[in-house]
Amino acid sequence: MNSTEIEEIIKSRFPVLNKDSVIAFAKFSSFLNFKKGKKLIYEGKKHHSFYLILKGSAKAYYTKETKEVCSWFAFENEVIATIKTFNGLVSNETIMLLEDSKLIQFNTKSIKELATTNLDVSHFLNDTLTEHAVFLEEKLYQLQFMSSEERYKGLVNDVPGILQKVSLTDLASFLGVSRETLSRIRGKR
Amino acid sequence: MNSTEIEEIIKSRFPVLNKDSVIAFAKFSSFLNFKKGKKLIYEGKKHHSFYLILKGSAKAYYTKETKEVCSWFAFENEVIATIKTFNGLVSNETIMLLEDSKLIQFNTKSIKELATTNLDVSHFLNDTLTEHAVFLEEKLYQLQFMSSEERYKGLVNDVPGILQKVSLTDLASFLGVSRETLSRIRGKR
DNA sequence: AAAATCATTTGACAATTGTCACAAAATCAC
DNA sequence: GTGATTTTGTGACAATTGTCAAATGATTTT
Repeated sequence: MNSTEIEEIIKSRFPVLNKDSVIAFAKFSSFLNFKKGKKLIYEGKKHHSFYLILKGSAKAYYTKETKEVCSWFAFENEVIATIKTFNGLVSNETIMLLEDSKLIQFNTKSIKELATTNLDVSHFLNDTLTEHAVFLEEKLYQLQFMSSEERYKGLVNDVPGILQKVSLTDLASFLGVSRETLSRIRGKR
Repeated sequence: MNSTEIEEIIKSRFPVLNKDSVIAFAKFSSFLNFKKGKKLIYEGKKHHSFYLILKGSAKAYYTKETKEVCSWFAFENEVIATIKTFNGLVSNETIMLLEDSKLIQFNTKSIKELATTNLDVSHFLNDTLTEHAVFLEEKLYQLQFMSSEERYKGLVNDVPGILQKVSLTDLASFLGVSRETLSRIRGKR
């Protein structure tokens, strides 16, 4: 994939960026092809990249002792990043590909530097952060007000195909219930 | 309070803003004094302001049927806003003052317009959004990994004085447990 | 294809928490 | 201060969910 193609993708996915910003953005980007199971970000480490999924999917999870809890999933056309690593801090989650995937990798530091002088890029960060905050608020709302059964049904409805890509174990932890409880929710119909 | 004083407060609270931005910012700001119980933002309505608390405190809550769940509390020197109203949408939470408070009110639309041309202001929004996202992620993490007792103790430790300002009913819903369960957690010592 | 590994389901039981009803304590209004 | 209202605490019980163990089903490896 050459840099013109990357520019095209950036342009269509991030319409807030104007022509010059797209070109600047693309300078710090590269195309990557990874196998299922590849970890893009490790809990406990600092990282200098974020990603856009062109094809494939990923999960983010926290661990505590032996317990593993998924915090989100990402699919085609979605941005993969963590707030912590984006701000130069140690990540508290791991990000792993759920299948062989094609990605565009961006250099965090360079894009952030770009944002200090480039309004478009700063607006891009704003939009992305807003999206993320809305996602988190919605998730909290659902945890407070919806039963685990409603959350399950809502998710399957909102993200068609999720059952094909994500294991029920991961799905259960994402929904905030044990594997067994999810199994029982699915059982009654 | 005159506009120079407001400028001083904005300058010290939002160091990311340079001198000119502070002055521009202050143009869309005003000082307010409200009584306890005043609602700054109503669930189901659009609003055109966000606030900085100079003195006092506030809570944000969702309602569903008769159930009321606090999503956050804000104290001195903190910003009060909701993502939804900030983006011109109907709010899904209500914000109410917990005591007589002194606030600075900002006009959302004007500040957003300022951000389209002013890099500093755009960075200010970035910082504020990042802070908010970190807060939400931390809250989700605690809900997944910590017992309600640990969450209670952690909160009391992190926010000294919260027990004096917030009712136990609100605190319980914020922690994600029933009033009675919180009462029992507090009981055992 | 058999063996091995991994994911999911199911059962039995325990632990946690919610709900309802009411009592006690604190706060507010007059 | 007194009564009324609101907030908090407690008990009894039910409902939900987690945990552990084992069985079944699916997938991968050899």
